[in-house]
Amino acid sequence: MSRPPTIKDVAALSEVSLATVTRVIHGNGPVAVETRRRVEQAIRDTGYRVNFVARDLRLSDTRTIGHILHAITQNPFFAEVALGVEDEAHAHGHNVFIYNVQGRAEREAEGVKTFLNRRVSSIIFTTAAAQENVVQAVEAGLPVVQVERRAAVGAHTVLVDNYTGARRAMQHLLDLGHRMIGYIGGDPGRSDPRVSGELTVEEQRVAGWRDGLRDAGLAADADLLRVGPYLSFEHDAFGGEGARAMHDLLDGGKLPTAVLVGSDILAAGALQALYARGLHVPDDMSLIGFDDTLAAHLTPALSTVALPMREIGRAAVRLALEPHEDGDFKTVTLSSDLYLRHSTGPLRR
Amino acid sequence: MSRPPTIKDVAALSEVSLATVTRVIHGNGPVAVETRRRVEQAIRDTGYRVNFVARDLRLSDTRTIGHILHAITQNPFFAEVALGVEDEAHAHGHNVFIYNVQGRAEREAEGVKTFLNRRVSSIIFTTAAAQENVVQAVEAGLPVVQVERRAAVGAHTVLVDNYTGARRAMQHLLDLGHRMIGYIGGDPGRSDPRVSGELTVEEQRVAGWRDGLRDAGLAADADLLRVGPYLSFEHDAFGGEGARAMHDLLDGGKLPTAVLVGSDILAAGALQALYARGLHVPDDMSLIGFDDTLAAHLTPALSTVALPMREIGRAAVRLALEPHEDGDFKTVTLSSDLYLRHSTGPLRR
DNA sequence: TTGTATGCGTTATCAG
DNA sequence: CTGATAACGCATACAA
Repeated sequence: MSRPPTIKDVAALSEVSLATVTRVIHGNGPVAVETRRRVEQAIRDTGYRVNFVARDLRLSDTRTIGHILHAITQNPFFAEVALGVEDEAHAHGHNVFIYNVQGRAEREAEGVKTFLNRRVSSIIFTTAAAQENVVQAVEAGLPVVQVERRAAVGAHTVLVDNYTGARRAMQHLLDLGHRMIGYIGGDPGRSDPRVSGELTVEEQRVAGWRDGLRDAGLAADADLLRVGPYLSFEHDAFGGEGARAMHDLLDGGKLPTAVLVGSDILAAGALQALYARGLHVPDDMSLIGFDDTLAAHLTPALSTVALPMREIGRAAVRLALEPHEDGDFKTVTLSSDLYLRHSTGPLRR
Repeated sequence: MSRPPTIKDVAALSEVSLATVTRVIHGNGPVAVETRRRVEQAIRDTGYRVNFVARDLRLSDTRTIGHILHAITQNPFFAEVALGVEDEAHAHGHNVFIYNVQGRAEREAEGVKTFLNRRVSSIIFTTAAAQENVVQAVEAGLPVVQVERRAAVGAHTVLVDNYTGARRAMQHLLDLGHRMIGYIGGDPGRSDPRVSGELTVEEQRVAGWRDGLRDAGLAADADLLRVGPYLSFEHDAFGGEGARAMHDLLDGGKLPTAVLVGSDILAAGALQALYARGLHVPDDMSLIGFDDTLAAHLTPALSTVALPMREIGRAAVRLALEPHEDGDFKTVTLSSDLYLRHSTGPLRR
């Protein structure tokens, strides 16, 4: 309970000056072997531990990363990215503060503010909720990394190529003989915080579906498409939404034999709808998800377009820590991967 | 970028002393209304932001919580608890450092060390990996909270009453007419870091199964039980383990009509095994899981004994922050809840 | 009502 | 090889 020992206590016990103590702690300056021994002994005896608060102040460097998470709870995606961030951060001797905003821009603003007050070395937004918060961070002059959405200039960006993944998934379905392929997912039309003309995650996924169909000479019929703002992983997209969309699709004008679903969470709901109707996957319907969060746990195990979640986090940290010229902002684009499991099968006639 | 402005810059710009500036910042001491206006203007003009590193040093209080997580990624349980911790922490003006140990005791030890160096105000172990690490933290003299396992004395503890939840689940199954009820789950026999005679999470769950059966005059037959170290949520308990256990159970001497499964993750695997065999849930087999992590997403939606995950995190923070006498360590025990969904049904004859 | 001085625990610079 | 000493940015006790 009493205050932790300081360098001063160590100095007193080993009868040397403060300067000498820090010399042995950092192993830099020259110290007589006998003196070093005495000091090391004193460090052990006192149970001394460097006070990072003092050190950080002195060095004006906290070796700390502030990680803003959109919603760690709704979608395992965030937890995985957070893990990657942490892992890479620790490898570089940094610690990470986490700030969960649950999709709310005001909380995100608070997070940025306290991170700035805490003098974190850099800030990572794993999917920024509001553009102005990223700008706020950028203006503070520290390295900022934005994941999955380029919300502001003046920051590094980690992107994932969802389009190619979607195309691969479509090709797989087409190869299996499917011609009526539906799509369920987030609304690509809603306004996202973005600064460039790049496609959002949702847009890329739908585009992959559409182009896959068109290149095969098939019509990307609106009857096969079910998108909506509440089908996005950022909202409370519980399975319920996916189930609803699947029911709607099955009751629609064109009956698909396969469906590409914009997230594993929605696919989970879709699977429930199918089960409730007594439809078998993949015999009666093939399904491919996105993300690879829940996929392996679902019944049947879901084929999905996997995102390199850990690597996203790692890349973000590398960008944050990497020395770079002023005004030299990088974009890292990682690829997605089609994982085949048990939810797809050949078209039955 | 240039260094952030300090209190000194504000003082210079508004032509007052440092003391006056802090007075308006803290709104405590007496300040002339006109002076206050000038200082506030200067704060805005400079974009001044309190430097928490300096403040923390001065006050020797970081208002920071170190949260050690067993494995945030394997089981959504940890992410949910982390969310509760964060939420409550922010409500009390604290920020939280996260340290993920992925089940490894050495990493946990590192985490404790760096938290101590960073002078966190308190440490929370959401399921400690090794007893000595908790002891280490306790000896540093700061408030320590351990979740789900009492690994050491001298620390607060947040427990969940899994036993009653398991009993309730059993009662539900019995009420539906089931008599042959199996159990799949983590090994209650392995040595956990614990200091008291309390039952571990796994022990409570199995005990609930056993006692439920016995009180109904039924035999808790070993043929109906499948437990093993790799069936615990702490290991890489992928669905595969749950599937294996279910297959094994179905191929065993006694065929259950219902199974209580020690975690949603294992239940997910069990569901896959059933599906693969063409068995319908709940018509051919009733299933109840534990945790309420994946449950709502599974097919069919899984009935489960839900843990109050967020509340666990909140309670942990409250214990950590609550002023308490020296040597006065509290234990908060939260209850679990049976959530009924679509995986249980009446016994078919 | 305002200003000055001191210390929180380190690290780094400069002498000795 | 070792020891004073200043400074990091802030908060506070004490003066004015």
